[in-house]
Parts: sequence; C-alpha cells; structure tokens
Amino acid sequence: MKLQQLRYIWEVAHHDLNVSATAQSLFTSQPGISKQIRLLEDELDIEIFTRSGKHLTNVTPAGEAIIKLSGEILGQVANIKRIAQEYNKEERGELRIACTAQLNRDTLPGLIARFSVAYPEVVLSLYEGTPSEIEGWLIDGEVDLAISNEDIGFTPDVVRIPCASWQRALLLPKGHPLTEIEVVTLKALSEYPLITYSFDAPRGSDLTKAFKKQGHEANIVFTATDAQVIGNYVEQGIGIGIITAMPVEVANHGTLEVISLKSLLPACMTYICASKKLFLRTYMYAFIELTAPHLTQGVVERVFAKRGKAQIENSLMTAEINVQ
Amino acid sequence: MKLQQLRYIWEVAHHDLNVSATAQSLFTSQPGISKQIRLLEDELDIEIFTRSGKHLTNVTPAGEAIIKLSGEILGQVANIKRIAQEYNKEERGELRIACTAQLNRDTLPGLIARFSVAYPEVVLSLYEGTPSEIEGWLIDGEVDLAISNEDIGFTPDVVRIPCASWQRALLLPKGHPLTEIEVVTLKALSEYPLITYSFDAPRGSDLTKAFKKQGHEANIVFTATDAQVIGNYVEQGIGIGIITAMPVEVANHGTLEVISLKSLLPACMTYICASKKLFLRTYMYAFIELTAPHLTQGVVERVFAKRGKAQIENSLMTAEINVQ
DNA sequence: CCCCATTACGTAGCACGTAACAATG
DNA sequence: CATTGTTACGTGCTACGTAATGGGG
Repeated sequence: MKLQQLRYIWEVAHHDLNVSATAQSLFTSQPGISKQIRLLEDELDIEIFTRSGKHLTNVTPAGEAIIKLSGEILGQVANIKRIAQEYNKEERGELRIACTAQLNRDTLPGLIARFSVAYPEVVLSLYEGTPSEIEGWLIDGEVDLAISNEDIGFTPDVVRIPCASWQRALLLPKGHPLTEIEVVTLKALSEYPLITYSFDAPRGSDLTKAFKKQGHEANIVFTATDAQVIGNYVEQGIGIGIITAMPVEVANHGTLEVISLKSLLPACMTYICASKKLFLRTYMYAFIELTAPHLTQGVVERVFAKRGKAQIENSLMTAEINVQ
Repeated sequence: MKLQQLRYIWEVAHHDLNVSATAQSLFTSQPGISKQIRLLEDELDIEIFTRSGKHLTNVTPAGEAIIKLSGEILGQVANIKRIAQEYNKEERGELRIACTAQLNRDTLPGLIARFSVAYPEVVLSLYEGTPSEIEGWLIDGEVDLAISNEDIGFTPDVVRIPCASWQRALLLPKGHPLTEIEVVTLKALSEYPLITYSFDAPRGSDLTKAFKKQGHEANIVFTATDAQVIGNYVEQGIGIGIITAMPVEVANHGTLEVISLKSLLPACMTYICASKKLFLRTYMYAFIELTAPHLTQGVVERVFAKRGKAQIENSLMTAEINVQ
C-alpha cells in the first residue's frame, strides 16, 4: 500500500469517478492512475470501484470506507508537512479559505489585505460557496479555514468559533410607509416583498426561521450576494431590504433609509471554522485573530484541545465581542 | 514522503532510538532504515532525531509531533487492511489482546478457548502487562483489545466498556479470629497483614483507595498474580487474602475459608477497552460479546459512535450485568 | 575494543509515461 | 465516433541489501 495509491482513489472518487480528469488535475498520466488503483485492489483483494466495461460506475461499500480513511490519512500527511514547515520557521505556506459570498464582498477583502501584508510569503486561495459547500470542503480538507455567517459546522470534526455578530437592518426607500411606524414588527415586514442575501444553509436561514417562529412567512422575492446590490434593487422598488449592519456603507445614501432591526431579529453571527484535525500554523492563528481580536492563539488552542462542541460554544460565547 | 518512512521513524522511536534493533525487528537492513529516515528529514527539511556523532540521542520537538501523527497514519492504514479483509469475508485475521495477570489466569483461558473454536483462522496474540502498560499499548495500536480489572482507559481516544463486576472476598485460614466476628470491618482488616493481587494502576488500586477513604491503611505485605497463589500463601500464614469471587475455585478447600466482602468493599469492575479509532472486525465484536453477553455488536457499535467518555459510561452502566 | 550509524555501491523492482487497444454511449 | 479505461512496453529512478568506513563510549 502506497500513499499515492490512497491519493489516487481519493481523487478519483472526488472527480466523479473520471480517471482521465483526475489524471489531468494531478498532472500525471491516466494509465498510471488506473494501474495503481488496480494494484491496490489486488493487494487488498477487494474491489474499490465497480466497473461496467471500461467505465467506473460506482464505489463499493468497502471502497467507501477505505476512501474515507484515505482522506484522513492524506490530511494527516499534510499536517506532517505543516509541522515540518512550522518548526522550520518557514514564513512560506498556504492558506485556503472558504467563505460565503456576502463575507467575500463586505468583510474579507480588508482582512486579507491586512493578512498578506503580515505574511507576504503565504499563498492565499479563496473559495466562495454556499454554507453547505463550505462545510463539505472543510470535511474533505480542501480548505483550511472557513468563514460563514449562516449556520455551519454541525459535523463533529469541525470546530466552530463565533467571531463576530452583526445586527440586521432594514433598507427602505425614503418615504416608505414603514418609515412612519414607530416600532416595526415582523408582521409588518411580512406584508412587504423582501430582498436579502442569497443563502443555502444546511439547516435553513435563521432569518426565515425567525419569521416562522412568530407564525409569519418571510416573502423573499429576490436575493443578492451583497448589501450594495440589495440597495440597488430596493431603490428600484422591487422590495424592501434586510441587510446586516456591516461597517461597509451602502452607497445609495440619498434615496435610501436604514432602520435597525436589533430588537426584532436575532443578531447574525459570523463563525470561523476549521477541521478539528488540522494542524494550525502560526499564520493561521494570525488570520483567525484578524477576524476577532479576542481570538488569540492561546484561546483558539484551548478550543481545539477540547472535545465536544457544547463546551466550545459555552467557553466562547462569553468571550465573544459584539461588533456593531 | 512514503509510508515506510513514517513506519521507520515510528519504529525507531519505539525501539529506544536503536536503528539496528529496529532493523532486526522489521527484518530489514539497518542502512536501509537509516537512509530512509535521512531522506524523509531531507524532504521535510527538518531534523526528526538529534544525533551525537553516530548515535541517535533524542527526538526533536518537531519529530515528536510527526512521530505521533505517523502512528495515527499507520493505525489507519491497518484499518484499511481490516476493512478490506472484513468486506472480503475473510475468516482469517489477527487479534491482539492485552490483559492483566490476574485475568490472564482466571478468566481469559476460557474465553480464548471458546473464541478459537468459533474463529480458528484468527491468529491470537496475548500480552500480559500492568494497567499502565496496557493503556500504552492501546494508544500505540500495539494491541487491538484490552481487558483490565483495574482502572484504565482515561485517555480520550480509548473506549472503555464495563463488561463484568466481581465482588471481593476474604480468604482466611480456618479458625482465624476474623471468622468468629459477625461483621467484618475495614478497621478489623487493617490490623492484619494482607495478601492480594499485584497491581500498578495509573491512578492507584481501588482497594487501597477504599481503605484510605475510611481513614485506614491497607497493610499489604505480599501480592501475587492469581487467587491460587494467594491461597497458598494464606495457608502458609503470611497473611489473610483479599481476592475477587471469580468463578474459578481456589483448590485449598480443606484449610481455607471464604467470606464475602460484598458490603464492605466496592465491586471490582472488569473493563474491555479499545482505541476509538480501531475498525472492529466481526470476530472482534464476537470476542467482546464473549466477555459479556449483553455487549452485542449493535451495543458496542453505538458506544463507539458516541464521542465523550461520560456518555459511554452512562449508557453502559445501566446495561451492565452483575456477574457474581 | 565493541557497538552503532553512515557512506558507497550494485541490483532488482517498480512507478510512470507513451502508444496501441477495447468497450461504452 | 468521441470518450474513457485497460494492456503492452520501455526507461529511469529508487528502495534495499552487502560491504566498507568512521565516531562514541
């Protein structure tokens, strides 16, 4: 059994069982992969993939389990490399970050700018996806850190640390009826078409959940990835916007009005997540600390040392800083 | 990076940094290992071992971390092989069991006899050691299952399942003063020299703890590995014996008397343990079930699926059967 | 002076690439 | 017929073993 063989079966399984495509992405030849997989199957005396003629059609149950373990092994091999680099005081390294579209526009650019000044030799890769996709990438070890503002990190092997919370706000055209009301209610909001962020959280957006909880239905007619776009459509009269009160300003000052929904909707939490098995390099701790100043290396190390997610949440909710 | 290189550094670290001895135990040449370690160190650009002249003298901090990860990787590789054999419906396999001396004499022979009738093709290895040693073997993956009657399994990655509890009993020469007393107390026991099992539990024997709890001191003058030997020395008048009321009979019927200590000392619990990361083959489940009939594959699977030791203890203490 | 790790060197094996082949849709 | 996996084959690398070398205790 060779590490490459494990890598090959893992990669093929993650390339829709297409060996040719896998070979291309690994910059090697297709027969090489084919042969190594065959050799591994011979050695283990088991079929990992089912074949129909000249096509890989499926993964056997045994293959399923073996590919999963292979993924963990490859992750630990990557950790060994990280450890070596870290003790070697290498400034170089790699940092793969996943985030949602919203954060990608509003929050990350600033973070990344500051990070890459401090660590110019770290190669940054940024992946944008839905919370579900992000969670999958974390589990598969395809990204190192993830930042999300919807619920994420329910898998036991993913550590989730709350790093900031944002109040929501209502974005209205000037003179809209709701600007006249003293106290805006969910019931009132449910009577207007809403524009908010695109989401695809594995357990549903907490916005829709908040409406449901009071027996109303959020009538979301349009979603966009960032506040600016939402503002534009509010201006067009498509609906009223619900955004997070992020530090970035919406440019449409003249024609729009912002009303805080602090008492009406739950705060929107931003989480930073990583696989519990990841060996964290110094620059990774540094990046986490950039997202929230109280998340020092010591704090994060303690979170990772703990088992059981409940403990983690408790220990951090108290330390959490509420950024408005 | 090759799997063999990881194996080599792990084995060398577990052979007192003696490369020659490691080579012998792996049936390979010493220069081969030496070279591969060097190659790995070159590739990672880091020292794993410190050398003074021609001797390996120490493990570097980085080496420490890398060797630990290597151990986990090798364990998962072993799991892949187990998975392959299992799905291949192989009857063959390997089962390495660790146990304490006491269980090795009194309990295991019967278990193993029954097991090897059911699974004649499984190669059994039995390792006898102190609870501390046993725990180390489990963590290092040098044994698959462990059975211990002292406290063990405090490491987070070790699953501990109670499988039987035994009452303790007093072994006295006929006509001994204690046979006249209606109710034996710890205070009374503390006034006689005691003979009991050898132990080396990581947190101390629960026998001595029981005495301490009531402010007395157990005056243990002699320890032996099994009840038979203890009986012989009780017969010699060296002291009075404290044994577990195991199903095996002490042969010295004529000259000795047995008094139950059920109400005086806590029951002695026997645990079966395994690394949480171990892939359990069918015959391993079968062996566990032999130790306690209520530990069916389904029950054990559920225990392994859970995280956090607290949950495990709770779920099982209730299901536990009290064998007298 | 013994033990031990490293260096030197030769060989057998194997991973990988190119090219031809076969099967699927 | 285009795409994809397998077989065939040649080559260059490398893991491993034997033998020789050198450093410590």
